[in-house]
Amino acid sequence: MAASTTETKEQILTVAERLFAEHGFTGTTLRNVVSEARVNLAAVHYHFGSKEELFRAVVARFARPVVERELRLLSELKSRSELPSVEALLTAVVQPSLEILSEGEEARLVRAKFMGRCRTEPEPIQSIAYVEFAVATEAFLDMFQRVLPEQSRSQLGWKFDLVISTLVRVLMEAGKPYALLQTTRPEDIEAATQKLVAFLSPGMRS
Amino acid sequence: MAASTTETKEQILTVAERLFAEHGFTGTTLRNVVSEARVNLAAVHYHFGSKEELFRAVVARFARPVVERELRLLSELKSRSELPSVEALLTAVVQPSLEILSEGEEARLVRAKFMGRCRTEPEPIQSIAYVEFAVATEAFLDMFQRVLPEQSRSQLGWKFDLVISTLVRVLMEAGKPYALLQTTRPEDIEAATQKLVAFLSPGMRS
DNA sequence: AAAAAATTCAAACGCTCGTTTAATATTAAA
DNA sequence: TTTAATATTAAACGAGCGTTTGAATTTTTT
Repeated sequence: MAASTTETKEQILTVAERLFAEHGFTGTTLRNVVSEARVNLAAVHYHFGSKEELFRAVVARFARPVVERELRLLSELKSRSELPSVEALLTAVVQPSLEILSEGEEARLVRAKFMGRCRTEPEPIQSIAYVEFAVATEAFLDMFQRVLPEQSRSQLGWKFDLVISTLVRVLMEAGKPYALLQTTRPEDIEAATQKLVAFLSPGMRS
Repeated sequence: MAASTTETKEQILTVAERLFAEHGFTGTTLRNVVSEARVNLAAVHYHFGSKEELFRAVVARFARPVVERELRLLSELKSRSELPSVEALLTAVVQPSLEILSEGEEARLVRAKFMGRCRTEPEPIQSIAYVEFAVATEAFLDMFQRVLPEQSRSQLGWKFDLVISTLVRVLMEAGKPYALLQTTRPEDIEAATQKLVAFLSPGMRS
């Protein structure tokens, strides 16, 4: 192979993640991507096949570790003898996404924004990310049903959807003035997680 | 004039509102708009000047009545002797937006979705709607500061931002299965308003 | 009814898009 | 070291984009 194929692919993925996050799917052009990534235009189709497949690859790269961590936290809660509190369950929902802000070195805010952007893209792009998170979403909803058995499934459905939408908003606004999350320091992320859980918990119970 | 200029302009605005709502700004083409509106391509530039100005016009048409109603409800609350409850204040925030779903005849869900889409567009498009709502946003924040004086301005800032993001999500999901708002019947809108306020109120106080 | 203004229209402009091609260069296997 | 597989490259493809033009048409004013 020429010049470690991984390098070119990762370069494209990283630049694409940033541009998709800032300008959305239709607002991002492959020529912008390859220009900033310093690779040839045809490299995108060689490595990924199409613009949409590139988007899929970006989603998969960041979503899988998050979903994995979500499911791990959830199974920890399940393994205990007593049912978790609403607070503990909500923490398992929001913590993995917020903690990606403390990983890696530079593209942390960009990654958060991309995750938020996925949820606000017009169809059929939005579905690409939805599918990646679907398993975790269902698992969390099942657990909420057990923790709050007096509420109907449809009620928990829209409430959980609103929880995710606030999480997404926090991710998209991260770093801006007046945002809940100002820096990517671990202690600030921990504090923001607690504040967000405190903001949402009574609503889930209501 | 030929064929009542108002008719052509309104036709363009209505179709553009739907396509912008469904496909976003960059995902909507003027050729799609004029094709569905059954008007000539050049009519858009004759009446509006550019694609971005068309978007501005769509925003202005739906936002102004909403902002007007928001400010009216707010000044009603101000005119009373005692300070309003968090619930009353939140109702003034969400009710005007939700009630546009009961006006007009057909494009109600579309209008709700467009309002949601405005908030999720990449810059610089998002700012267009932000500016329209800025006055109301500031006025509400000032009132929250009076109602909840023990909370800092920055705290109220991100909380109010999350309130709006849930409202926007409710609008975008309206009509879908499991959504908070299933129909556009006035009694359902009233019920959804109360549920949303109940969901958000304790979080605002927390 | 004539003149002026406002609106519609078909056609084209220059440009950028995602994608494809086929030749070239690099690396790995034999 | 030859052969085969992998990767990069420059160039082009057709299609679609927002925008502009100038003539034709309709409406309003005189």
